[in-house]
Amino acid sequence: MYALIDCNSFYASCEKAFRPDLAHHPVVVLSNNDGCVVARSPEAKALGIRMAVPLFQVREIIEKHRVAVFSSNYTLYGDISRRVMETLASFAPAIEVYSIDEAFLDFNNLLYKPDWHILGQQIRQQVWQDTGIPVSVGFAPTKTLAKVANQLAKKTPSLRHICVLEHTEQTAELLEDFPLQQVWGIGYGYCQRLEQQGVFTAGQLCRMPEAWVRKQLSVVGLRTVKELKGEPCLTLEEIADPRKMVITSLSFDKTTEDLETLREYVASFAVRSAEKLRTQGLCCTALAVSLSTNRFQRQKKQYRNSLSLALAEATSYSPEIIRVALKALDQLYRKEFSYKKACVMLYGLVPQHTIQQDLFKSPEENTPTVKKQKAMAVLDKLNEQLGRNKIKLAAQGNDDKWKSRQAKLSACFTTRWNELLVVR
DNA sequence: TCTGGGGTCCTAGGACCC
DNA sequence: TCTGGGGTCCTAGGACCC
Repeated sequence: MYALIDCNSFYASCEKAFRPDLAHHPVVVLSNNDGCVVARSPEAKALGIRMAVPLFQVREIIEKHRVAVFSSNYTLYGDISRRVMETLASFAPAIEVYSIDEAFLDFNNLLYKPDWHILGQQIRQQVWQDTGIPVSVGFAPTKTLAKVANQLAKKTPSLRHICVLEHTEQTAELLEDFPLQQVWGIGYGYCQRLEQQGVFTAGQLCRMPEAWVRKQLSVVGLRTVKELKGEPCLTLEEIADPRKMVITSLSFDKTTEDLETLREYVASFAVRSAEKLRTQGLCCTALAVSLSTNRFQRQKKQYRNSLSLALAEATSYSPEIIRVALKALDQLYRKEFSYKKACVMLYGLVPQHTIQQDLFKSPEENTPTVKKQKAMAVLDKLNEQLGRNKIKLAAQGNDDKWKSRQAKLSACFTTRWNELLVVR
């Protein structure tokens, strides 16, 4: 058996954990830049606030019902997540942390067979006691079915957040009514495609011939279907694969046609990506820059393009990454458009201690890599102590106009001494 | 007025190798 | 008339996830 444990309305629950006054109050959390709703407490869901809806579209509901609104506070959510995972790990021999608010537990090598319902209750209770976060638990013989069980646990009040799918016939029956789009691995695109061919539920999909499934949904989809039928195809991945890319992608406050302004944005995004790289001890060997207009202004001419460039030598040195990113930007730029968004992607990541040096440069031409790394270490340390972007590179420009909007940020209750919760 | 950000995997096609 | 067979690597695009 596998269990999938998923935190209920995770970001909203994190905010509530430190605001007892909001215990039964509707709460929503916004995306970066405060644009869309990305988490809703049960009370907010009940008001009809949909997932991913732009904030301005639900402004009326929010004001009428005095919904509490928060910017996303990833420092807080990351730390609470770590604590939840720590508690979960104590329940099983092996755990896969699947996302910030979800984990699979592997119960396949137990010497005894637990009562799954009781175990589920114990997990819920312990996480609640340790962190104040409510979770739902789904048990099943495959990971995909555990996901199904978890969904049922959340959506069926009588189950009280615990669902066990143990018996094949009972599972098959439940799948008959289970909507395709809620299946893990079947997204919007596949769903449309399958519906056109008369397949609407997970049960119907399971009855299609495997060759047909393979053709429609590729090998990944075939695996999903086999898992739905109870045949395990996915194993627990205890150790996360090394990261393959680092992205900084942000919309601007205002659209701009000005190349100089764009250069400051792109330089800033490059710096941010390089910082992420260094905190993970990595260097990149290639980067890509992309640029786009505002896709919501349909009446205006649209432009989207990206360009990738290889670096001569793996690096995490901000000035070098800026130099190449700006080179890409200059090639992408067309002066007749007004731009809303840019993205800097770093990829071809390698550990910083295995750098292959540039064959065509003499040692004197190159500032030794160690020196660059030391310079960046000093820069990072200063910014950590004094606040992000206190020390900048000139290419980033003078003001922080690129900084994401976070107007309603809560405190970092668990990671900063001066933001500890005060109890009177 | 306003509309998120950060990731992974698979496939097909082209270039190239022996 | 006839034109090999077996590979790898890279890229772009499309799907998915949270």
